[in-house]
Amino acid sequence: MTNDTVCSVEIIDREKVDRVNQHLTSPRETVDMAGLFKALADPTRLRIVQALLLEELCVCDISAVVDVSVSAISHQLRLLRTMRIVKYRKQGKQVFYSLDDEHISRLVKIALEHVIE
Amino acid sequence: MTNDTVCSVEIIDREKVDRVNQHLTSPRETVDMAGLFKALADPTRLRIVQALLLEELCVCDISAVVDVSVSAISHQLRLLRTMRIVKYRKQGKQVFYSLDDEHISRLVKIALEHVIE
DNA sequence: TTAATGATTGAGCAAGTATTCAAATATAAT
DNA sequence: ATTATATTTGAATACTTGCTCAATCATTAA
Repeated sequence: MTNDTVCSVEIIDREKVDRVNQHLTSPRETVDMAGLFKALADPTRLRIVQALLLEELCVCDISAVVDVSVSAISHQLRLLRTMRIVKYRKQGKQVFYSLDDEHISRLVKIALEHVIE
Repeated sequence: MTNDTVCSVEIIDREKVDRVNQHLTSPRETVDMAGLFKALADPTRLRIVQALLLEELCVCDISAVVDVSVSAISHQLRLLRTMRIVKYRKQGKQVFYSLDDEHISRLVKIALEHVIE
C-alpha cells in the first residue's frame, strides 16, 4: 500500500520527508535493531539477562532465579543464543550461560534509568 | 510452577542463586523495562522513532516515511504515546509528533552499534 | 550396560499483536 | 451549513509468541 493512496494530500511536507528518509538507517538495519530490542522485550528473557549480568549461571539455576520452568528457560536461551546475546560452555552435565555482548549491559542500564524516573 | 519440582536437584548452587536474586531489580521494574524494549521491538515503531529522532513530523508524513498506512501509524503512535515515548502538538488539522524521552536516542544509538558490527 | 540427571527440542495451545477496513472526530475551507 | 481533510478509533483477522508437556539427547554414576 503506497502513501499516495493513503493520504489525500499524499505528503504534507515533501522536503521534510525526503530529508528524513535520507538520514534513516537501511530497512535491514532497522529490522535487526528491532530484533535486538525484541530479545529484551520479554520479562523472562530480560530477567535472564539481568541475572547473567551478575554471574555465569547454569540452566537449572537460571530457572531458579527467574522462577520459570527449565524447559521454558531453555527455549528462551536458544533465542538469546541465536541473537548472539548469550554464550555458553559445557561442564559435565551442566551448561553455563553468560553474556556475549557488551552493548547489552548498557541497554539494560539505560532502560532501568528510564523506568526508575 | 516452582523450581522445586522442575529441577530434580532443585538448585545447583544455592548460594549463587541467592546472591543473584538479591541484586536483581524488582519484578515490577523488570516488567516496565521489558515494556520499554517492547515499544522499540517492532520495525514500524522503531522506524517512527528513528524518524522523530531527526525531526518533528505530522502523522501523514510519518506514514510516508515509514511507508505504512496512516491508520496503522496512528495505532502505533497511540502505543508510543501511552509509553510516554512520543508527545504531540496539534496545529490545525494536523498533529505533529516528536520524541518525549532522552533515553530513547541513546537506546537506538547503542542498538545500531550492535547491529553494525 | 543401565540408570539418573541436566538440558534441549517439537508439537500444541492460549494469549498477544500488527495490520486492514469502515466508521467516527475534529478542524479548516467553501 | 456543507464539504474536505487529517487523524483517531473499534472490530475483525492473520500472525506471532511464550508456555507446557512429553519425548529425546548428552553426560555422568553405579
